[in-house]
Amino acid sequence: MTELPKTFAPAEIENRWYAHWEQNGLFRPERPHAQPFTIVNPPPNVTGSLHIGHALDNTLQDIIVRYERLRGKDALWVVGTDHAGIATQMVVERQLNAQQQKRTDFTREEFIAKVWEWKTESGGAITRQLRRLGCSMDWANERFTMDEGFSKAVIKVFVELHRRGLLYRDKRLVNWDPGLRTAISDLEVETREINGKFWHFSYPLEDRSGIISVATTRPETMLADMAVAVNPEDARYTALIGKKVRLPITGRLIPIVADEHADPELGSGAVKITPGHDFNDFEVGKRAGFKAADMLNMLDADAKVVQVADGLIPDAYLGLDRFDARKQVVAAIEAAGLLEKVEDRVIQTPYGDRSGVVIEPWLTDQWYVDAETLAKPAIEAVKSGKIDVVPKTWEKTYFNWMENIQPWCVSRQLWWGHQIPAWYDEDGKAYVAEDEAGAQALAGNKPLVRDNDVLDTWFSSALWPFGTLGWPDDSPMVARHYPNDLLISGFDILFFWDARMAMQGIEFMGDVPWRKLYLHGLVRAADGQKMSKSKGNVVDPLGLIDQYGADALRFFMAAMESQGRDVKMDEKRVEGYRNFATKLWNAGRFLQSNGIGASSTLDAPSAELAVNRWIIAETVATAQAIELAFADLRFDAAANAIYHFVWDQFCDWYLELIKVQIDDETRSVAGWAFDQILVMLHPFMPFITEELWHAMGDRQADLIVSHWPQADARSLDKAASEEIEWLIRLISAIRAARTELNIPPGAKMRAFVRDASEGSKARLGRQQAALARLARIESLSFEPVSEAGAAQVVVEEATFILPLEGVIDLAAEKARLTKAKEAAEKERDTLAARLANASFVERAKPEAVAKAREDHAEKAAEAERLGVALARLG
RNA sequence: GGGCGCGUAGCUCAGUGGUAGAGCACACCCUUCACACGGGUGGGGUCGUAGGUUCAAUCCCUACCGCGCCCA
Repeated sequence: MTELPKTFAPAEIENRWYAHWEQNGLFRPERPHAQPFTIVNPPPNVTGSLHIGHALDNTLQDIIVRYERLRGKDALWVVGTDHAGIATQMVVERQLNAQQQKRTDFTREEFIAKVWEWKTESGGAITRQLRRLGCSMDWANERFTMDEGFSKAVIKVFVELHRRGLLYRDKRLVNWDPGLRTAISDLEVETREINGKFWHFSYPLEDRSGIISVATTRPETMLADMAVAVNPEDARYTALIGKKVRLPITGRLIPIVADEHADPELGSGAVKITPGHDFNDFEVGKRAGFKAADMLNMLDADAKVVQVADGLIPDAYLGLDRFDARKQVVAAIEAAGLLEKVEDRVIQTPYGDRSGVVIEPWLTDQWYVDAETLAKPAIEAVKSGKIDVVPKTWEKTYFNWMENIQPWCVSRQLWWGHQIPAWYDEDGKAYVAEDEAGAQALAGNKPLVRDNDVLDTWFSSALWPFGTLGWPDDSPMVARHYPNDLLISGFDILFFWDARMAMQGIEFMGDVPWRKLYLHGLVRAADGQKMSKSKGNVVDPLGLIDQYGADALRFFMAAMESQGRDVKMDEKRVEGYRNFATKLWNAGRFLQSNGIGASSTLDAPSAELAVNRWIIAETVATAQAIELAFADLRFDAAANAIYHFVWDQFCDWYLELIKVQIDDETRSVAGWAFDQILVMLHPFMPFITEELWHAMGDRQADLIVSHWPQADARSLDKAASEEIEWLIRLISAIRAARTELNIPPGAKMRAFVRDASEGSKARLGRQQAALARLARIESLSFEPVSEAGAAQVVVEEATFILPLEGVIDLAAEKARLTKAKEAAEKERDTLAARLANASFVERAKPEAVAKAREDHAEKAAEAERLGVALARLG
């Protein structure tokens, strides 16, 4: 045993134990014959640093992994980082900018070399931070989505999907981010409501017979208008269908077409159609007979105006930014007397979630994944229960998204990422193969050029549950650890990541990626707001670790995690769990100072004393409560079970009760119970428990790889438990009476017991010392004594008379007894009323009726005894 | 417009078809030989509102009010 300092100081032991575990391979001990348990970590962005959301997500995973490891499983927690295409490229570009350089000053190869250099030097700060949290990941097999092996999986999946017809090249509108100059997926677009305008223009008819009125929120796009649509049911316009409009500014002649998309209720009922720059208009345009290739495109990659195919945009507009072009167009229309009115309007506007700029629907050639086909079995997997979604409420959201899924644009116009394995000949025909030689073989001797684009980062992270295990190579890891047992992720990446893993996993592995999917909420600021840098309300988990210790932060996360609800940050509560750690620490010190140390047995020692039999039973009950909670992924219930056992049972009662008699039996039981506490608490608070584990004695193994308590029903002893529970009630009742009567805490008192049963007398005989110490009862007697001027404590059948030699405040004692009597009477009467109700007795469950009768008798007797005590007081 | 969640003690949150719990905060007492990051005792809630089902509703159903999120 090593002597412990008085206050628990987390910082030093955290570093020491983490290094010890990692260096000794204890995160992944060799257990070839054990049942595997596998969980993969959502790979954090390699440019990222640990935020409070990571702290929650990884704490929950670590709790489960440590629990399963303690239960003897071959627990594997796969860890790695994500190359985060855009984010990483931006970091390196910013560095170049600082040196007055830019990406395009270099060749692609040179630039990528610089990114790798950055990654080696500064990437993955988060992996060090995860260690500070205590995460027991398999660092020996850390992965990175751009590593050779993983990249091989990515390329293979691309080629295979293409071969299976599930991935294709298409010219259609994409969400173009002009800030980042790349396409992004639907999910990366955030719709915001902004205050905009609704401009009403008059478009002159070609035959000069009049005008048709159209309204738009994006007037600049009129430079690429290709039609005006009216609803076929709209009688106002029937005669105009088929006529032509002469567009202002460009003078383009465009048809008036009938299309359901035109809403007669909106504006004039006629709507301008710009197929190259609006998703709805694209569909209308196709129905009107325009081919995608013929649709006019008036913007470049920076969203500046460029000349369209028919060359009709006046030179003055070319090169203008889209918002400047808007002003110019409106001014020109107004000058021409064609501006009817301008209304204020709230407009749903798409923004890039990363760049924050307005997204431009843009007509380009991109690679798309046929998500609809891949989604079908992924939907079925949840419906059939092959994937168990916890909490269940998320299933509906999952189905709703998966059933309405759109083709997934996976091309990104970046340099950093998995370059698309497609090569083009001079005619633009694509050849998809795993390498250039393969493509060349397909193309014959035509000269080929590789696609410049890279794949969406989520395309690769979707392969995480098997790509990390060595797939596509024939790896024993894949067979052993796929499907994973569990995935824990925030609900915010349900579509981005979880759903795509489900799709790719089923497509390529023929089975679901994980049997269970647990979705947790967000960590919010104390005021309930979302944390964000701009609001300045971000709480740094590392700061909390510095202040309270990783164990306290982890326990907070677990205790607050109740099936997917958001966690509101409450620093006082973190502090409370730091206090809990100190409480445990001091319990350890107490045991040490009484010669109590590490248990020599896994099973509970044999014991005669009721207090020892009781704590053994309570220990077993706690282990069972935690197991049940974990089976349902109720982190809060598990955390609370161990918290209350340690503080309320073990420290407040057991340690106090044994102080009267620390014999060999008690030493061995106390040492055993404390060991079980350390094991059960270890998943939540790994550092302090490991430290105490070793401080309590020499161990054959570290706590991290020790054994979860065996719940042994033979340990349960009803009589012993009832005796201690009765003793606790008795001591509490005497203490309450003493406080209410203002008896000095230190004052010792005699007690005379009236009406005690033989059982109670026997218990009192055994527990006299405890009573003396915890209730300050210096002597017990069963002789009659006058109740006048005495306090009376009624516990079940017995009344404890505490003579006060005239110092008693009679009025206070009367008030105290009256209050207790009235409380008992109130309950008695409520129960009597219920029992008097014939329909209750007839229709309620027999157990409920029996319980009511029992409680009624008990309350009636209690009220009776209190009444008698009150009368005796005089 | 569609979907989901939430509204329980001053605050943050559990919970159950049979008259409500925790942590913190609060009040009073205690320098008791593990711990003041502690110990003891106590006050505090018509469980959002209105109906309904039931012998019995905080819990189930309906509507409404308020708050939040997601999708269109």
